[in-house]
Amino acid sequence: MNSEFEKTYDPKAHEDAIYRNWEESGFFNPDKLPGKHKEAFSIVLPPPNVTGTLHMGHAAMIAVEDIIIRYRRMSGAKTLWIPGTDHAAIATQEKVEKELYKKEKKTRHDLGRETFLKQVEEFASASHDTIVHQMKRLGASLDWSREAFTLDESRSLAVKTAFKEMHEAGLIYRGDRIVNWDPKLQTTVSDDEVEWKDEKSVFYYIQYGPFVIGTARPETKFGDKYVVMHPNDERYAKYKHGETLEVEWINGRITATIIKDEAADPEFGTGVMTITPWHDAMDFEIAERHNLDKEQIIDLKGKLLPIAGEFAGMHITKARPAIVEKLKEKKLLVKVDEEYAHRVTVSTRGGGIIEPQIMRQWFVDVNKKFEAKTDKLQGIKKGEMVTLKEMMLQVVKSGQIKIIPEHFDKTYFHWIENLRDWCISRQLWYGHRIPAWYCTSCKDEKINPLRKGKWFFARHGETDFNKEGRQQGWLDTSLNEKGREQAREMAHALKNQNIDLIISSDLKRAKETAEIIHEVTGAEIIYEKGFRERNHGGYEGMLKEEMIAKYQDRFGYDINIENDESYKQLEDRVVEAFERHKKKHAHKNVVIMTHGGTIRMLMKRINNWTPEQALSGSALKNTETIQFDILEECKKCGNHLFLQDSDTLDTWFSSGLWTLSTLGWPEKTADLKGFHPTSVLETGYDILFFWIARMILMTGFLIGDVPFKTVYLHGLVRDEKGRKMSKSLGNGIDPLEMADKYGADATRLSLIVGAAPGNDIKLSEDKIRGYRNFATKIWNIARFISMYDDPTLSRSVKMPKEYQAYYDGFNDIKKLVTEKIEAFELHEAANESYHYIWHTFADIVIEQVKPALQNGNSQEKAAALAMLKDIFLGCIKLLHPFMPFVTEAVYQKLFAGEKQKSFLMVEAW
RNA sequence: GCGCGCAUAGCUCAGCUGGUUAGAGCGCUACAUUCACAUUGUAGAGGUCCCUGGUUCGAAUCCAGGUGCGCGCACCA
Repeated sequence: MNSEFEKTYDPKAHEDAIYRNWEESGFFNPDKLPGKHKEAFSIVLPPPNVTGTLHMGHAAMIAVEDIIIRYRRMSGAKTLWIPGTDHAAIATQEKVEKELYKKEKKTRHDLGRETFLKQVEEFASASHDTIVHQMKRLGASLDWSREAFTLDESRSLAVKTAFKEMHEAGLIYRGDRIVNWDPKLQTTVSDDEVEWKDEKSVFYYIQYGPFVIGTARPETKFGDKYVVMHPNDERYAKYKHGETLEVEWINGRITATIIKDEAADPEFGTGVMTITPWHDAMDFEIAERHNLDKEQIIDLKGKLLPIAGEFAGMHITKARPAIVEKLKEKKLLVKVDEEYAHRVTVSTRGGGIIEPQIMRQWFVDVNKKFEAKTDKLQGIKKGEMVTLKEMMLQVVKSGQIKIIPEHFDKTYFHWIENLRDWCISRQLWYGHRIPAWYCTSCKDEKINPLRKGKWFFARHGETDFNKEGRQQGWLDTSLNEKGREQAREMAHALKNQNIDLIISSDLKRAKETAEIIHEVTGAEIIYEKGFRERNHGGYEGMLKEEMIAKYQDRFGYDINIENDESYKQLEDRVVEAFERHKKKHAHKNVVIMTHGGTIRMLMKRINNWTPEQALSGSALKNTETIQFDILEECKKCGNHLFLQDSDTLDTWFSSGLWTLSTLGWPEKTADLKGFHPTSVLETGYDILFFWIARMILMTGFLIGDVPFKTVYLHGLVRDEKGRKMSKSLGNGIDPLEMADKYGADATRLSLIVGAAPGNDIKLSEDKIRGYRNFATKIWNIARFISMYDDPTLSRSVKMPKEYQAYYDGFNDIKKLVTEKIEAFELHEAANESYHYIWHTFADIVIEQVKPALQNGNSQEKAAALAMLKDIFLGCIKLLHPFMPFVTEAVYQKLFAGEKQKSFLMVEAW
């Protein structure tokens, strides 16, 4: 007996070493894959978010893709599977923000952009390492040499290029549109990131001139000056479209205009409504249709604006009862329905209640025609004008992209048909900055221009001075410990920005800060006396005496003004110094280091900041910098100083480029030529719209091709009761824990068997345990064969006739399994292999030849052994894509000895 | 409201384009076990294939209607 075979298979003892050997072989990389290849086969891994760890859904995804990849590799294709991770802008940022708040009770604004981003990046990097380890642990045969990240340099280039090309074609535009504003996260969220929650609320019927209108939100109604009814509503036939009338309203009389529009449902309430276009999507559409005025009522923090009169400044939640009270007093409140079934829109990200707002955002226009770049899209000719919507429908309708399971194409069509312009800007910090720059003087816009230098405006950190000392110390106090810490933090955030030069004021604390930045970045420092000022916003145009008086008034002690300048002169001198350096150092990356007030003043002068922005202390944190770019000169006004759009792109914008960007686009790489379009895109059906549709959109426009030929959708992994696995329910099963306990093979198989495409998978630990037993069974078959394996026996023997039936039986199964894999019916393929091996090969074939092995003559022994080894090798090949580790382990012990350095992984199917 | 899916053994599901007695895993029952494997083997119980009607020589499978679940999208002033 071969003593190498332990009695049972211990996955832990083998899996890591096997993976390492595979990796070292280089065969995951198609460029190093030996042999001639008749075709290329490629899959790009849907990049997991760097928000923590992988869950069972990821494990299912990896299992399915690895099976397909390993099958193709064994079948002789030049096979590529590209790994990567997704920065997942909003999800990752939110996670770090939550942690930050929990631990330090701080918000991202407390830290400032650079410092906060550094924390996010640290978190993302740690998640990345965990995720990579997990993927390897599950046996994923990914080509790590091509690993990508949605936010790395080459993906950034893809994003910028795509943005520019789409902008030039007019497919990306900037516009004032109604967006879902999350007042809690202080960002817009996409339509796909909001959900409706049922809620019981109060519904108010209010007298509006001769009409009664209904509303659940009286606090939005101040500016309602249009009253809308259905054109065919007989009750209101006497009112004509465009007719005006005076009505008594919340804060006095108002001129109302009659609007006839089919959006008003005669069945609902009184059939009459007033509209609030700034804060309601449907009202906005009505207003657009009839070209009506729109007025903002609620600010971005949820407070009422001056239009609300006496209620201005109140938060909407507090304002509502007060307004209702006033309506009552004015006898305008007709009726109240306390049991109104209402729905509120909440953000799925942070749970804040969405307040629709009209905001200037970037959009992708899905209804604008563009010129098709190639003939590669079936049914669309090169040069033909199509819209993104038409193109997206066409490639699936024509069958050029096949969706499995098929019925999802109906869902896809339905979604596309209802598609609206895609808002791609987000008020987040983590993500791809929008590659649009605005001229600081005339506000003209440049997309993805040539950049000369990056200029950062930074202020020094905190110092110690009390009231008494302040007057004295104002000029030359040192940084305190906290100030030094702030400086270090800022310096660190600037570390990767290739700073060439620090232009510092010669104030002591600015000097100290500059020196700290110098230590970290190595940049040269020059001192500029012109920046040596302490300026506070709100002193505009004042003379020296006035400033002193105002200062005394504000702070209760005298300001120490060292020379005899007015504020205006001070400003001019600072701006002059700035302009002088700008001219001289335009090509350098520069940090301007001075007093916070000076920076605010500069912002006002060179960047048109409003006095409010300039005055606000939150305009610039001690650890934060404001970045400007020196660009080729502005066509309109000749200025060189530009400010980049502070928003970032929706994470799906970069994800939508994934198949292209991982293969090297926009460069013309060999990978792009050899592996695009990718063969299969495999992912969960839950991101059909988020992701798949967007890849089709981007690729169709940018290179006039499809991103992939087949879309395979797997189901979601649920617990044994069919519930979604989640942390809050505590019903999650950790893939890594299962792999440790039962082996990666068993974990993988449990996610495949019984999981038809597109169907949810109900998973229990029992199921995984069941497949662990199967791995043991395979091991023991090998162990059994090895017991009778005898190198002295002749290899060329005549097989008894009855053995032919065994070969035939195996070949039938092999054919069946091959067909099933080709048809993406992996669950069937796995099931068939499983049953054949266990209940035919082990239970029947082995049992029947046992006597020959044990008691036969050498001829009979040799024949039986040869037959068993033949078929068993076939079996582990069939099974390898599904259970790569145990099959490879067995292969190495039983078969590899005959060849040099070979792997089952690359044996011929 | 618009659209999609599911209903088969106690549980979780498979059953492709209609073709003898409807399958698997887990669970259950009984027996076996010095045997490569107790992480095993053998045998067994267990099903009006949700309901009604239709097409057909023949329906779990195709069609229509109904019932009950699940999901996606839109949206209520």
